Amino acid sequence: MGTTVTTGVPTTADLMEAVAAVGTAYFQDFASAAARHGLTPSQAKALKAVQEPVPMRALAGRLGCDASNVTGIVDRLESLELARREAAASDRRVKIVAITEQGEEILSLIRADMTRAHHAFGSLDDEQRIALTSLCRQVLPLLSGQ
Amino acid sequence: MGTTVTTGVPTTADLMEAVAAVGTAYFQDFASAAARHGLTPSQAKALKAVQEPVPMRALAGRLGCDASNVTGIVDRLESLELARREAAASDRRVKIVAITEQGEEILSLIRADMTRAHHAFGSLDDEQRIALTSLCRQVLPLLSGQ
DNA sequence: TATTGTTATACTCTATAACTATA
DNA sequence: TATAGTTATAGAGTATAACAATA
Repeated sequence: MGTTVTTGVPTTADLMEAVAAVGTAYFQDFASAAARHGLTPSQAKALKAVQEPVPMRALAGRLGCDASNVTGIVDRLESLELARREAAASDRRVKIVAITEQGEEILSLIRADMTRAHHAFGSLDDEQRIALTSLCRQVLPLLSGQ
Repeated sequence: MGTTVTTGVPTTADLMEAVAAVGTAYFQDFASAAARHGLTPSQAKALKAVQEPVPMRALAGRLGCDASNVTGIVDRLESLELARREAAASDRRVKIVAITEQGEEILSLIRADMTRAHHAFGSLDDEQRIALTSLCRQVLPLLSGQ
């Protein structure tokens, strides 16, 4: 236990462990890149989620957190001038969050700064890229609930 | 943008997006399962990390956070009787964190409760399992810094 | 002197509940 | 009455800096 040789076909538990390890390393790289640009992981994640304008409520859904949290996160992004709230035409209750040009720039820089991820995924050849994408496509709908 | 058809070979950016989506969905399933058993994601992650006894300092390394945070996290696990601090024989400064039997039980329940992950990864056939494991093995060392 | 774990502090994230302004 | 966003509150995670005990 802990030092599994895994000679045969991996069990479901083995796969979960492997994916968890890759996911953890990926998000640490993401968090580091975001921090280098003065953002917390949640702020960077929110910025990524408002590349297309999104109502506050829908943003909460995308971030998988309560709507009350989004107020503070967007407040901080707005004070950094990385996003802004706009009025919705159809319903005066809703506010739509949109990324600013500065926000798009920071987002590009963060993505470019994920050097480990670039190194890791850049190492895959065409066949491996196709295989990985196909596996993700099969697994994702089941993992995220259809 | 956003609705990419991806007919050809996926770019590195495509791969990063796919892996991020799978990682996010996986950790949401993990967080839900942990919450059903009264644990925060950090507490569950820490519990997973102390299956073999680990000094406080090393635990901080495994969790990727500052050593000062670990005090509080282990305090809470200890108050729930899921982990305990033990004295180290060699160095009287260090405290070693070990999981309790109750902790191991909760950990098993959490793993079993990750129903979406079981469903998703359980759907893969032998060939796909081997391919996914191999891709993770290639990518992980580059992603986590050798 | 250097290291281990802790404490103090400040900020962020998070959920719950209650509020307001619309619908 | 129902919904969108906010506020108030409380608990938890996080980093920084300073500290006691030990090496």
